[in-house]
Parts: sequence; C-alpha cells; structure tokens
Amino acid sequence: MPRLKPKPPTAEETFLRSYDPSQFERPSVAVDVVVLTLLEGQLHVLLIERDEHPFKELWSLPGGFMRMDESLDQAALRVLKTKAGLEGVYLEQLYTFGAVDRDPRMRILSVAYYALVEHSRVTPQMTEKSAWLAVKVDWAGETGGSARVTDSVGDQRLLAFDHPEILGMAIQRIRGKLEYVPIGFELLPGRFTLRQLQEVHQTILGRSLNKDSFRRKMLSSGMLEATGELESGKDFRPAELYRRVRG
Amino acid sequence: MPRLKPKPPTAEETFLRSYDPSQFERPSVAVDVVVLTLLEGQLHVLLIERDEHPFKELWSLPGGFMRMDESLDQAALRVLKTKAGLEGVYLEQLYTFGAVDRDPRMRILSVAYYALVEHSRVTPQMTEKSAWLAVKVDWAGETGGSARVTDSVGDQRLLAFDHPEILGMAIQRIRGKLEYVPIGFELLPGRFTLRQLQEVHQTILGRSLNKDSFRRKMLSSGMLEATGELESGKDFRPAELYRRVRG
DNA sequence: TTAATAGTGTCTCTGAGACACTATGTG
DNA sequence: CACATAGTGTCTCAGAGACACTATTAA
Repeated sequence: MPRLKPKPPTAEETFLRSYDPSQFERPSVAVDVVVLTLLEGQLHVLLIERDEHPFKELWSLPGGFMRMDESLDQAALRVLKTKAGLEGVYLEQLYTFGAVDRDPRMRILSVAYYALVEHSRVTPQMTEKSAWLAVKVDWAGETGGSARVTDSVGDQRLLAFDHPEILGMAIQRIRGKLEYVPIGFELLPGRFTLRQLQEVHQTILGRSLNKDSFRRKMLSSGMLEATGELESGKDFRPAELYRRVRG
Repeated sequence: MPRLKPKPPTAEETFLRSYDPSQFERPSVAVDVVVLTLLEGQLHVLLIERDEHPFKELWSLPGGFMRMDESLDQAALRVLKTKAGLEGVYLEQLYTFGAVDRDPRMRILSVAYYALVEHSRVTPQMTEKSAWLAVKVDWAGETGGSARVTDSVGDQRLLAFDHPEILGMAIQRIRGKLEYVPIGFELLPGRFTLRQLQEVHQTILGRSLNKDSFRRKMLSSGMLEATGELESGKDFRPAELYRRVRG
C-alpha cells in the first residue's frame, strides 16, 4: 500500500494520540453460528460436543472469539470455515445475546449468525466432535421461543449456555424470511424439483402448504429457472429440475 | 499511536486459548439507540452534537459503553433514560456493527437499538447538546442503505462514525415491520384518529396508502379500540379517537 | 395397465383498490 | 347552508385455495 506524504498533525490526530483506550472494562465477544441443513426431511443443526466445563458433554453451536483484526462478519466466516469447512454459503447476522450471566465463567457477548447449507457441503473437522442433530420446535408460526435438539434415535440432547434460545430465534427469523424470500433452495443441491422446494418450506414452517399456490408463487417470483432436465430414480413421473436464478 | 500487531497464533496456541477466553484481546462494546419520533409530519431522530474528537461538532446517536454489570438491553434502557429522560417506550435491538475501523480511536462494537416515541415524552438533558433532526431517506421501500439528516432550515448535517448506516438500517427495519404490525401508534399520543395513524404509516413508508384498505386493515387487526370520543379543534367533522389495545 | 406423482385449467373466496355516496361538526 | 373530512357500501381485480382433469414415467 503506497505511503502518503506526512502532513502536520491535525487537532483530531493530536487527540487520538492522547486517547487512553484502557479506561473502560470490556467484555469478551464471541461469534456463534447456527448452521442449518435438511436431513431426512427434518431440519438439523450442526453442533459440537463440549469436552470442558462448563456444560461439559453438552452440545454447543460452533463459535469462536472475534479477533481484533477482523470484522464480526469475517469472524463468522472464519468460524464457518474452520469448524465446518464451509465457504460461500448463505450467512446472515441474527441477534446479539448479552445477558450478564449467560456464561458462568465471565462476561461474554455472543453475536449470533445463521447459515443455510446443503449438508453434503459440510466437511467434518477432526479436531472436535461434531454432529448434525434434529431441531425440535414446540411453538407454531413465528411465536418464538427456544428450541430443542434430538439425536438420531430421537432422544433429547441438551444444549449449552443460552444456545436453545439462539437456535429458537434462528428458526423464528427463517420462518419470517421465508414468507417473502424463497431462501429454501439454500438448503438444496444446485438442481431441485418444485416438490423438494415445497418440502423444504414445509419443514421450516412446520406446516403444510398448498401445492398449487406454492408452485404459482415460486414460478412467478422470478427467482427460479427451469433447466429442462428431469429428476431420475423415482417410481413415478419425474419432475423437471429447477435452479436458482443467477444473482 | 504505535500498536503492536500480534503474531498469528500457532494451531496449538489457538487450541489452548480457545479454553481460556481471558487470553483474547477484547473490544469495547457500545450501545447506540436510534430514537425516532414524528414532528411536523416528518420522521425525526434524536441526535447529540459531539464536543470531542473524533468527529467533533458532527451529530451522533445517543449511546454509551455497556457496563459489566448490566445486560445489553439494560444498557440501552439506561442510555434512553440518561440521554433522553425516556422510560417505558418501544425499544428493540436492531443490529450489531462490527467493522474493524468503524471508530478511529480503537476497536469498538456498536450494538444498535431503535426506539419509537411520542416526541413530547422526551425530556431534553442539559448535559449535552441534543436536537431532533429530520431523517432523509434516498431509497424506496425496503431497499436499504444509509440515511441523512437535515436541520430545521433543511440544511444537511453530517453524522459521525457509521451512524448514517445505522440510521438507514433502522428505517429499513421499521418499514418491514410496519407491513405486518401497526407499530405506528408508538409515535402517537395515547388517543389518535385513524387519519393520524395513516399519516404516520405514510411518513415512515415514504409513500401514500389507500385510505379505505388502511382503515379496514387497522380495524380488523384487533390492535385498536374505539374510545367513543371525538377529536376537537378541527374545521370539519371530527373523527373518532382510538387507542391501542391493552397487551 | 396401473400406480403415483407432475403439471394445467378453472372456479371460488378473500382482501385490496377504487369510487360513489351518506354523515356530521364548524364557520 | 356550505365545506371539508369521516365513515359506509359496493364493484372490480388479483392472488390463494380447492379441485378436477390430463400427462408421464416405472413397474
């Protein structure tokens, strides 16, 4: 980067040099990411089993501390990359959780993000014990509330910290967003049928949708493009494959 | 100000540090509140003129550093109370701004909140130079983008830091929310006419609304209650006064 | 051919916009 | 009474739900 010719210091620069940043006590700031995917017709979240206290052996969202030389968004991208091997996925900031006692060790804020991915893109990282657990939501619509997770046998697993609340808010946010943006295809492979997309929406919303109006709305949204190809491997008439429109 | 840039940690150091949050450098965390009201048919925001560098003499959102013994929400309530004398108003978290260089002094995250108030409830605090400035939005609908402010003569005033972006996001959020929640009455006195409510919605959305369907939607929303009283001081037929339904 | 789903055509219902018409307090 | 706005009734239009009907593939 080219150096600028030095100028006489302005009043602002003089002030900056005398500023003492250490006079305020500061909290730790972590970034936690709710990585959601679709497995066997159910919404799943990527979790990591804690091997240390507090909440030892409970499950937690992948996260990490924000570094001083990266933005919050960059920290979230780094967490996705290092904990799940994921790049180039749908990622948005969700909410910042700041209760005083949300971490028993010390004051830690959590800036939560959520990501939607196609599960096969996740590369398990060997450094930690991670798993997809099924998301269970006890409330309807956009009521809001916390969410639970269950393992492959259907037994409930406990989440660490305030992560049930974070997970619940992620579901609430996605449900709201789905009403006006068909983000469902973020959870699907590049080519998918309208039936698959409808199943994704139904799974996220927790209710069934009208087939005819779903099809009409999707086709008129301008966000889908027919490929001319047909699905295969089905016992019945194959449906046409669509892809999301280039942005 | 010579700042030592820490070496990138080795994998082992990263692993060890991840179990001891106190080893990580921590950012300062501020809470900034976008306090919006309606004045003379225009959206106004409560701002404070800075009397220190950086951005001396520019206008900024009321804010303050989060303390270690209060939650983020409590910090926002404290800012509202101490900077505007406001209590019991509509307040929601907006977004957390975390660009590395958003404050030239040091690393400061801003957890932004927005509040909707009836302007007469604000008690000017004499400790700082504060004012209501009119909000100017250059984009339509929920496109998003930054926002500007002008003084009572219509001249543009500059905002400090990334506050144009924060203000813009607050407008975007409110516009979206208004589509399905009639939050407009938060900006009005306890009793108001449907015409006043419609004007509030139109001002926020930046477009005119159909009178008939606005009236129908509001009355069928179940969030309003007729008082039986009529407005007064008009040259024409007075309208009935409504109040928001007790929640 | 049958089973099962893909995809189309059309009717109905509901809510928003448009607009005409009546109601009513003030000057 | 005139004026200006409040508030109602009704027609139209567009989108969603419902449903019947045709299309297409595998077994």
